[in-house]
Amino acid sequence: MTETTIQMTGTLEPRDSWTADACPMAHALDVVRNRSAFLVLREAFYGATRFEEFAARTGLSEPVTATRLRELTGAGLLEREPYQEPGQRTRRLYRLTEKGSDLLPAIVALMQWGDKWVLPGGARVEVRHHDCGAAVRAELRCEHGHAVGRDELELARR
Amino acid sequence: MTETTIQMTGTLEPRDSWTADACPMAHALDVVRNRSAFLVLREAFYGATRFEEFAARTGLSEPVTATRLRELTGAGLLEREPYQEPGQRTRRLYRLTEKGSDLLPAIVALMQWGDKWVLPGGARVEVRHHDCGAAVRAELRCEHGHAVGRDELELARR
DNA sequence: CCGTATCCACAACGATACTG
DNA sequence: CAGTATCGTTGTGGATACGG
Repeated sequence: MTETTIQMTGTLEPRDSWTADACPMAHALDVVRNRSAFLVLREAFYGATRFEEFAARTGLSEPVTATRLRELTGAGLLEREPYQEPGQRTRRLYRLTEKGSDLLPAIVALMQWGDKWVLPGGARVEVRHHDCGAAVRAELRCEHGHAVGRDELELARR
Repeated sequence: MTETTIQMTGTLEPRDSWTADACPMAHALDVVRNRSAFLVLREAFYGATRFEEFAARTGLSEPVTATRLRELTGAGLLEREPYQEPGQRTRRLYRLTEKGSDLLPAIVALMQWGDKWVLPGGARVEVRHHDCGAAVRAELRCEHGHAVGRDELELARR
């Protein structure tokens, strides 16, 4: 098993390139390909479960909402669960799977980037730790517990 | 200043919805709208600086590469810097700005999600802490230093 | 209430050819 | 080497109307 290690500040030789099918981020973007998929997932994180909730809160049209829900369900990020309240007809609700909720760090990271760099008036959303109320951030940290800055990264492929 | 607090597990009333222009994540996705923009940024993180490097390593066509570089430069995520080696003609290179490199947590989060959920053979990319060699992960952590799990989140808008 | 079917407009992207 | 111009194909998404 060969392994190449590259410092972030360095440059790569062409032979170090990877094609699209070897890049995990490209694969992630193949599943959550478009803006509307992110919006649907955002609302799932916020607790939306029913079709109309997704359509209304994302601002997407119903056809687009239906397509994204179908795709995300097919990709295993959402699951469709039939449930029945006594005396009511059957309903279906969409819930995040573990695969779907595992995207939360990416979504929070995008949110905080938008807060910082795009929205003029500062943060319009806050994510807080339920236990202590402190603000939550997506950050890079190594397994030894060190916070990792941009200049302290090393990239390795194998 | 009104503020609503929602537990992740709960549901939102329709009036709690925000429109697209109030969502920081949607704004982030307006800037990094498409897959190719992420790929270009990925290569910038990996150290690419020249036009041909971006085109070759992302696998994008030259016109698309040129468009993305122009857009990302215009949005302030990359900066174009002319430089001149003695005796050579002027070249231009693209470098990440702070705004651009601030997207690193989101990119690493997408990479590790792809590693875990999409790629069959396990991780094909590793990000490590240069100081200690330990693997780096994008994770949610509150300002008191607690690691924050999926069920310990509270969302607040104001 | 929960979607689907159809249609249309525009954005994204690759291929090819060409310029400073 | 570093792009631009043009073209054709596919993807994305809204509008409208309709069905279970």
